[in-house]
Amino acid sequence: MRKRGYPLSEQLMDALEERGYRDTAPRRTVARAIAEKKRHFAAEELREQLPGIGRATVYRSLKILVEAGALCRVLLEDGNLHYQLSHRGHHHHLLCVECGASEDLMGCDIEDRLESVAEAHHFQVSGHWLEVYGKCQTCRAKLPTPV
Amino acid sequence: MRKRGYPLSEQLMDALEERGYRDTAPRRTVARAIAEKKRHFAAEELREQLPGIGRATVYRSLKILVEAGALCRVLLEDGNLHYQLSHRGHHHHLLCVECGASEDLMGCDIEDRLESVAEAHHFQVSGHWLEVYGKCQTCRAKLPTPV
DNA sequence: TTTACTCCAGATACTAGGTATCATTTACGA
DNA sequence: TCGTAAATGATACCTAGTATCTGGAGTAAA
Repeated sequence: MRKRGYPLSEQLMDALEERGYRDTAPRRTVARAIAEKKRHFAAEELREQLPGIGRATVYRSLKILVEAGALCRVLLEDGNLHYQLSHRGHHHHLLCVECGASEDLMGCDIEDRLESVAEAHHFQVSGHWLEVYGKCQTCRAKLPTPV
Repeated sequence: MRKRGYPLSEQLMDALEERGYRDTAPRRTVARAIAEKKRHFAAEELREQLPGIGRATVYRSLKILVEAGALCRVLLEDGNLHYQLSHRGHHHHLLCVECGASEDLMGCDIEDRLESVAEAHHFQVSGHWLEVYGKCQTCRAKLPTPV
């Protein structure tokens, strides 16, 4: 969980150090850039922002941050994969197709429903991927649905 | 819906013609190759199988077949995107992580649950993406879960 | 504090999955 | 059968990675 009054980029570095990764200057730079992101972003977008950092390093950092649970991957409606700061643990996203905002969907009970539906197919569920697309409260107000 | 006793590749071509696409030799070749697929496949896999067809044509054909609803895209657990013959209409997949088999999950009531969960977040749902991973009946029998 | 070792960085090349452009060819309706 | 719009294949380019390698930096032990 994120702590207040403690730089987000430091928390990202902590997550890496917990997993035995070293504290290096390029990783701090990447962590700082990610910490400033207000919403999900593409890998290439991040890389363009950090011309001083090697391409491989940016991608490697993204990968280990995802593994450490500090970032999560988000599948956009158009099939593109983005990254986003993550709460630890399993969750899903509500993605606004208008403004790109995303909300986390924690502790939903979709899992239980999946289990029972899958069981009817004699399937033993081990995981799932769910993204939900729609309009957030703000965009609903701004762009009323046409009749 | 697929018809019995009528070549699957013809049904793919029909789906395209319904949408105003022309009946061309390269498309028939692609359709025939797809029709023979027993399960989901990668784009590049299909292309390798069709050395006589231009790369762009293969990808273009995949794209319009997805748009026509004759193919659907499947997100594997490792993040790779595959293609698979599709029933028309909205559905999800149960993907076996052992053997790669997939079953369609039609008419599930996940939608309703999503609606209500999203409504609690003042979110208006317009779509979603769901893939379920696990073990199919056959693989459960072959590889009993270790204690 | 020097050494040794391992991890990490950046460069580069390669793979996968696409899209954009464009000249040429083909399908098909009038 | 002819004109046109659409499709093709070649090519170049883009995004998103991964693999490999050399040199450099972090770290722990001597």
